[in-house]
Amino acid sequence: MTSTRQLTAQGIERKQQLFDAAATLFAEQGYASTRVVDIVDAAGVAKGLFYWYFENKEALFSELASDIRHKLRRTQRAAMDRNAPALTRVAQGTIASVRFMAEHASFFSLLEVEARSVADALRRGTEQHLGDVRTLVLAGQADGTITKDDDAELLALAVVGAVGQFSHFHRTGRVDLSLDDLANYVARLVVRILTADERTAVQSVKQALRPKPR
Amino acid sequence: MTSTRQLTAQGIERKQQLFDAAATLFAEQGYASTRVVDIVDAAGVAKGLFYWYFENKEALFSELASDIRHKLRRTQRAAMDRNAPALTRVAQGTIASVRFMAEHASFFSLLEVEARSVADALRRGTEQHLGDVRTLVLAGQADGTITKDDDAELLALAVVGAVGQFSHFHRTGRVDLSLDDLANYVARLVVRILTADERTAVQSVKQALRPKPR
DNA sequence: TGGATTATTGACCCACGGGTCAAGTCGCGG
DNA sequence: CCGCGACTTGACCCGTGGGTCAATAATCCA
Repeated sequence: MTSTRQLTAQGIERKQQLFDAAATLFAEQGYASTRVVDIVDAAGVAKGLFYWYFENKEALFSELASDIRHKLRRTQRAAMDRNAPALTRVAQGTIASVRFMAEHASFFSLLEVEARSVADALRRGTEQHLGDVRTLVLAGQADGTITKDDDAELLALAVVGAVGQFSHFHRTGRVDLSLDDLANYVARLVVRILTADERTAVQSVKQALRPKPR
Repeated sequence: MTSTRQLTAQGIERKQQLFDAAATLFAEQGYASTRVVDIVDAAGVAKGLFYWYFENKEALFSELASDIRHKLRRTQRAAMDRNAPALTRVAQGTIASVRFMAEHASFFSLLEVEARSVADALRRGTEQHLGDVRTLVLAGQADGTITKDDDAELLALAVVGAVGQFSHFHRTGRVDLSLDDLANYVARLVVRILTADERTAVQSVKQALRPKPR
């Protein structure tokens, strides 16, 4: 598929069908074990058509990954209230991330199972998340709510790592908390890691759980 | 290879050669992209011989994985001093794990890149680690050094997760601390997560870094 | 020393799955 | 109603790589 290709309304719809079919199949059986034939079969079209709409299997996956990435990012932003202190915002972002990953569990499971090039595509997501959190940590360190004992970079890694790990544990059934409990626990954990003193910690979690002011 | 096969001294040596060659190649280029031909070439023997010593490619990998798993376990045990309080022992185990994973980085990178069945083999390692830590956490909660605010299971997950994540970050170059600094940071992080109060925390890390009494 | 067992070889087999392509069909603007 | 570009088909191609096998060599041991 060349970048200059002009899609009609029908074309756009067909492409979306393939996209959706692929998403479902990848989620169900992983990237590697989903064959292009499976995708086109699911969409009820011939194999050749796949290559009309997508460069190849991997390109389709890339699109899928960046799609999810953007959705996650949007969710995170929406969850944070602009005026809250940094520590609270980290907690809010954490909760939103855990929820999102749990809701899209089937997608994120791919990440544990796939080939280098695919894994790379997914890694980019973490990179962005990491950047966001680092910024917040720096802000928190500036206003005194986050400990200055550790490097902001390391703290940010700890936060992103905690979110990732617990989402992973949840997916793989190693923790069977309700989604709410899971999200709250991780938020508390994160706050405990970041916190400068006990009082702000407790307060941040409470605040993150309150509906945000409009 | 049947389980009843009788190996001579020569056979044992040859098998080890293949084993070592495979370990190196897997580490260098990953499991999937290492072909059986590559392994036998590296060992300087014919392809058919591989199947004299191993059931198949995956069986070889299983052996490799369980080998490393046992080494890690031994290292962890050796690092913990039997008489120290639980919190200290967790810290000691953590430091040992981070070091071990960093030293065997090439092996542990496989884990990010591989197929389901392979990933499963690796997962078993975590499972064991998790059990060990859980036991320690329970002990710590009993003697008051570890917080009772959270479930032991969850705390154990957090510890194992932290070790795993930071080893991962280190491997992928997202954190460029020296091995010592990395291990210490993770130990501190873990203690901060587990700790019941500030005083014991500081003390535990200090103690974990002291050479252990014989 | 000879028969049994282990060790070794490399050509061969074949399933698998991604990607190609020549030959259409469809629908719309002129 | 013509023609062009978007759309669709499915048979075919082919590299890849795991696994087999029959033949041969090397060792062991009685």
